[in-house]
Amino acid sequence: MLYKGSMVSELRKRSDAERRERTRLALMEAAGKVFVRRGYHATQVSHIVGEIDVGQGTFYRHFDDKRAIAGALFDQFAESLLAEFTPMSAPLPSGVEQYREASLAAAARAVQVLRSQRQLALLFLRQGASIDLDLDGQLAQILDRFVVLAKFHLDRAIAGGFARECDSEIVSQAIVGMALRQLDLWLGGSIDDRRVETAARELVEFAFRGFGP
Amino acid sequence: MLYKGSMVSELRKRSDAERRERTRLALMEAAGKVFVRRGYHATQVSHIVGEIDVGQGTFYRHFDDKRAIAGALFDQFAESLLAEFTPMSAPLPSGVEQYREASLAAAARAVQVLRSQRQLALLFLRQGASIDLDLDGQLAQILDRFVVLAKFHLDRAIAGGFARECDSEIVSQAIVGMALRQLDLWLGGSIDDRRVETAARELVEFAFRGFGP
Amino acid sequence: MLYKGSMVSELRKRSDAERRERTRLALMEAAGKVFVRRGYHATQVSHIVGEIDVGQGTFYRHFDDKRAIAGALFDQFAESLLAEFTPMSAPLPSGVEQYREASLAAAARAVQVLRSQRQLALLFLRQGASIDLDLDGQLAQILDRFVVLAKFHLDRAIAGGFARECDSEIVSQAIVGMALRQLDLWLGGSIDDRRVETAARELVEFAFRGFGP
Amino acid sequence: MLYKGSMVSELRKRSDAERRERTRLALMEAAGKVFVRRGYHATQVSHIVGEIDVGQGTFYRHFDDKRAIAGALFDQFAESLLAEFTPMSAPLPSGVEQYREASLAAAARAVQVLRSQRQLALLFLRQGASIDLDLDGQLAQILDRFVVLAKFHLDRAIAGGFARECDSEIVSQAIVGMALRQLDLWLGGSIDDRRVETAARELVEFAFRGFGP
DNA sequence: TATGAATGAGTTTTCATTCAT
DNA sequence: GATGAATGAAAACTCATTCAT
Repeated sequence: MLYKGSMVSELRKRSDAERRERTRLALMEAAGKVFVRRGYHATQVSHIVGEIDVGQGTFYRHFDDKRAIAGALFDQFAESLLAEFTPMSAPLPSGVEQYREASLAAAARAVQVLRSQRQLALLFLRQGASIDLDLDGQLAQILDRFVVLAKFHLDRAIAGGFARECDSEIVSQAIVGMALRQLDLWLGGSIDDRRVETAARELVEFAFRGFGP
Repeated sequence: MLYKGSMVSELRKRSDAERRERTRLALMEAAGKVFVRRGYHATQVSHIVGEIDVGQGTFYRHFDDKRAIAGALFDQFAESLLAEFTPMSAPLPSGVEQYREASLAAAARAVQVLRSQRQLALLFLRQGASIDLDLDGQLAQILDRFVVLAKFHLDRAIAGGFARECDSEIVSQAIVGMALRQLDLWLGGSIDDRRVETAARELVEFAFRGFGP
Repeated sequence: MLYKGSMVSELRKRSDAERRERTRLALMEAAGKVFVRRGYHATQVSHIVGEIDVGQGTFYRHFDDKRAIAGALFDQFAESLLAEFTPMSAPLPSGVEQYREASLAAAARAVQVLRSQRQLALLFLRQGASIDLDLDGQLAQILDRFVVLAKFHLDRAIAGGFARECDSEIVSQAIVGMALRQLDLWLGGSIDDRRVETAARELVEFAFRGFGP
Repeated sequence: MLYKGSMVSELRKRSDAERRERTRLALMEAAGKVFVRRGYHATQVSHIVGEIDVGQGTFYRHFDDKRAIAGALFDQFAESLLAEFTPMSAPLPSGVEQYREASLAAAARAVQVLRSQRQLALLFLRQGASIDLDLDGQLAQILDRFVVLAKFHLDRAIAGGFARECDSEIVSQAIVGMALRQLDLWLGGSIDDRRVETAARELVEFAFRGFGP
């Protein structure tokens, strides 16, 4: 076995692997686009491969079926989302103002993350529940994480005396609900992208004070 | 020139029409059940007709396809929902307390309506968007009606001085959002049916005061 | 048993039978229309009964199926056609001129008969062969009758010396062929109804002289 | 932005295209056979694919439905027919004898073409009109071409003085009619294949001289 | 007897998946 | 490994025919 030959084959192997990975990513991107455009259920494997002019067979070399590529997309989305929110903000706020600022900061961060994942976010927000019981459950879990996070902070605030006594579970769910609704409008295009930050501030304000006088 | 055979008794005509209507309603009821049980997309026409033991052909005499029966169900649902909320509460509240009470009353009413439509409500809340772009749009319109309703009242309250100045559009959307989230939990079974009223009260409280101290 | 009652029931019976016959005829007429309009194969029983606003079931009280009503129509058509042509013109022509006149007379008679059966004639001329092997055969038989008739006269003429020697079988077929083609154009609407007689004369002339000088 | 995976060899592409074309042709051939054997209307897609043992799906990858494959067959037939008759015989005949010979030559050519297309010819001659209003129209157009062709030559002959004055439109139609009738008998099996040429001669003779003495 | 709602066997049609090239 | 033609199981859909009213 010649040295040179071996090197070439080494190179070849790498480039093959890279090409393969590139195809996989291209398929996922295409799937995301098509899912958003036509809806998950109306999308056929042929639509996905047609989007990037790749053979039907190629799809099946990379994914088991349509459900699998949706799952892969979801995993990617969930990972990037949780990566951002798992490292809980180290110093807990101690005072209404600090809490308010922390909330705003969290919202800003969320907006940023979602902005870069628009397509996937929209896909799963709107259609996630209808894809699969399994995926529905995973989605619910993610939302639950946010509820838990909100509740954790809210309970702190109540304990610290800078939030009023309330059913923190329900209120946390409410907060997540209003955020989701806003998200839906934003990603769905009903809200101008530049007004998102303002809206976030308004929501935080509303959460802290309600609309009462 | 049309030939007209011997007249048929009015009686016969009526009984035929009634039978037809009964079958149609039975199909819709069956479809609702099956959609809820298996999900819209996993449901086949054969499942629906199997549910009430009518022929496959019967289905197609009444509806063009699966989409059509879902549309009919939605229309029925939307109608009963709007019927309840269109006759706007005659005397507008004039004061924070009255407003709060009116809100609670509205929530109670909504709960009542939805309780009797549990299945359909859940179906459309969870899967509506995934059925069809068209149905998705209709769904969005309904939600929008509630946003408009909320905003109408909120603007009144602000003008009357018993609600603080705020972006009433965003806040109204937020209110609808928190209601939807609660609904989802409730209809999905995460919340005990008997606690719904309490939750409603908590939400109203939250909307008026926020969680601030 | 009262005399009067019996008489009434007698009358009743007759009117029932008449009504029944009327319905049957109306169905046949309707079928003829729809067959011509949509083609035999594209016609559904529901189209036929829809044409005269009669119940589906009624159709089956009168005819076994779609094929049966087509058969009845054909029988009616064939009968009226043959009735006209079976009583062979008593005195055989004896001379070219007489023969020519007899041909013209026969053509005129055919035109008259067909004019009153336009619809059916068109139907069977165009679609007869495609309905059924059986009906195709019946149709072929009718045409054959005309060929035989033509050949009979032609052979006579040849024997009598006022037609040239020729393959009378082939020539007779040719005569029937040209007549059919003309018929198709006429009934199909390509030829003005008022020019049919002229065309008939032209054809007879052509048959006798050819187009040679 | 389209992603394009690794290029496929030209070779592969060609072999795929060839395979596809082969399948398409096989389907058309099978359809022709089955249509002739069972009749167009009695033929099901399953019969066609069964004839050559390909999957039902394969059919639908190549044709929209049964009507489409019949249309393709017709186009193919019409093309091969017109290809033979469009290049109008260069030197126009100038004299009765030449005209007669040209006619015989044309008939011989037609017989030759049709002999090699027997099945399709019979199919469309007998059932074409019943397939579809559209196909019926196309069929009529083809016949019209022949009428036009005949009329062109006849008009020439009249102008040249070697055909008598007559309504050339009607006579041309008649010529086509007699040819069609002969065709029907021939292809349908009523006439021995070997006698076709004789019959053609007889028809030409008849057209030139009629049966008059 | 007439009716038209219901029926379901029989076709068409789709599309995820396989597999020869 | 990539490809896209072929596949066929499974679903949708049709419509002649039955049958309760």
